[in-house]
Amino acid sequence: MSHFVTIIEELLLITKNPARYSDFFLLIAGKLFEMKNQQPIEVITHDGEGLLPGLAIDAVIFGFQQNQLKILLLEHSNTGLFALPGGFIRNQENLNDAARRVLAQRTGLQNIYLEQFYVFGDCSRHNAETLRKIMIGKGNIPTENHWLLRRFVSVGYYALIDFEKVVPVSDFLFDNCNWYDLENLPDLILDHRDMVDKALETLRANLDSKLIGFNLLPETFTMADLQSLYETILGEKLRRTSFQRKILSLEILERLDKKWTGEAHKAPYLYKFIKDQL
Amino acid sequence: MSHFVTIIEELLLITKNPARYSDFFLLIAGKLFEMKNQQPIEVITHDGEGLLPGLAIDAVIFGFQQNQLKILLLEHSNTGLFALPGGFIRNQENLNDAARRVLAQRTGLQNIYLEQFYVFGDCSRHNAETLRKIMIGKGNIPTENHWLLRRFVSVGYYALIDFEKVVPVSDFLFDNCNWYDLENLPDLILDHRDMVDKALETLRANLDSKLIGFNLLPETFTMADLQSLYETILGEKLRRTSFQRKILSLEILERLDKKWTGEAHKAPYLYKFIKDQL
DNA sequence: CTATTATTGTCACAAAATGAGACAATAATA
DNA sequence: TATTATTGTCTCATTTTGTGACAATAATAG
Repeated sequence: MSHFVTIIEELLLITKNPARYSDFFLLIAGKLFEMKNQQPIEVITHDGEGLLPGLAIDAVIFGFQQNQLKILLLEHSNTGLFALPGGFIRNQENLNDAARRVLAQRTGLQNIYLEQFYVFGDCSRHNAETLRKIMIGKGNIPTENHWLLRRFVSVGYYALIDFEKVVPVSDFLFDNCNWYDLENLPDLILDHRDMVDKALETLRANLDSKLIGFNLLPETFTMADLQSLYETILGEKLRRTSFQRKILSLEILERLDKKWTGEAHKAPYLYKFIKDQL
Repeated sequence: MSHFVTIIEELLLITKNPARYSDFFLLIAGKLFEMKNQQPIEVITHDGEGLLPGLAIDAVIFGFQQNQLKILLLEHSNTGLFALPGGFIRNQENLNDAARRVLAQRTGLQNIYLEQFYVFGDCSRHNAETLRKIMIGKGNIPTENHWLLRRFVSVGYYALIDFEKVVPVSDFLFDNCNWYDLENLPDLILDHRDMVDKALETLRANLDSKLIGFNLLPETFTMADLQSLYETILGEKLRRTSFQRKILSLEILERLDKKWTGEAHKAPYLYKFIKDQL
């Protein structure tokens, strides 16, 4: 029901302001998409109304599969341009909540490990032409002075996610959202490549002190899985026995049953992260 | 000369817009203050023109003296309200440059260790009443919808400074800028106390990994000075011999002549930080 | 059923880092 | 010259980490 109430409210507004016709169209399409997918989406209106001006959020969302770090990228429709998933902050919304909302929109997940890592605020990151291409790709011809073409300061967040649980959510304007190998990323718009690099740097620096690696693994995992994850993030080989001894000495893992893989060797124990111990 | 050019430009603008009379007065007063103190100051005009909207910078500026950490606080005139020194970002200015500018305005120093530590973006930090008091204290009666009374997201920076070199700069509206013991801070406005706590937490976490402590000491210092600094920041006693061995093994200090204090004991060596080694 | 293969859990010892104290070497003062 | 406080360095014990060895599997091949 609430969908229709919003639409009717919007309709009343539009009768007073013909410039918002295209917004209305987007709104209808978006609501239909929501109803079909039971997934809230965000419609960006032509004037940025209801959002904090000049401030954005970009998220580096890490996943781990087959000994490779991956991140979620958005391919903007009809442009071939790749970008980090991002969004804007609502007038009455906490900054960190906005980041969680963006994350939930793309991954469908909540209660995810998410942290600020840097604010990107150089003038040089401003590039109206790129934004114009993206908007045109979605069927909008932006006005000369459109709010999306102006300078933005962007707060960078990184998230750590269990790859298995995520089905990347593409949105109703047919932007594609998918995993890409960190080692083999396409060119990214603006300064998004710097964002990825800085996020990885922060992840590395925090890996030991904050014990956050577990967020990238499934509920249960073997010691070899965990070591492989650490090696991939840190970019160096670790010694098996030292690693095992160090991790176990932290007393943050609960040992479960053995894992029977069917392979021709001793079966490893499965472990589970004990959150209470933090 | 350029002062007068700016004033004349301003005068021309004002003839078209009487609402800016008070700005003009501020501008004149500010320019006179600048000429007297040879210190650039920032005049905040009534409409926030030329600044990024909704975004601010706040700086936790650390100093160290007599085995105490101190920070610079601003006492807003005629209010008794204490706040972190802060400022806004100009339309054509990099975020980090704006932070350096704020720092230079308060300390007169450049090339200072300065780093982002967190973005404060909760709605709850918005408190129009506090800002109104501050503005009234400066002789401005803000309009209901004044830009300074709206919600701000603030980027927190912390700076490490050689206490000896700083003469805090109070500004021409008679805000007082002074050092305060971290252990004995007055109540701060908004969420500025959270900012201080988070800055200290970040400083502690980065102390060993980034070797930044030296920025709080004079050019030359004894090993006891350095140990005392570390103990104060970390809030715990360290062992003299272990500390000395650890620091020297980093090979980032150059040993100079001894320091003759006139006290009745062996004179300690002076050391100097070798920046190249980083 | 036994030998083989790959991997795991654990132990043992070496090497390095750190904790803790001892002690001689000052630089003033009494 | 003896005394006092502090410093630079050394030694030894303790803890942590590096390194390899080895028995214990869990399949597979014969």
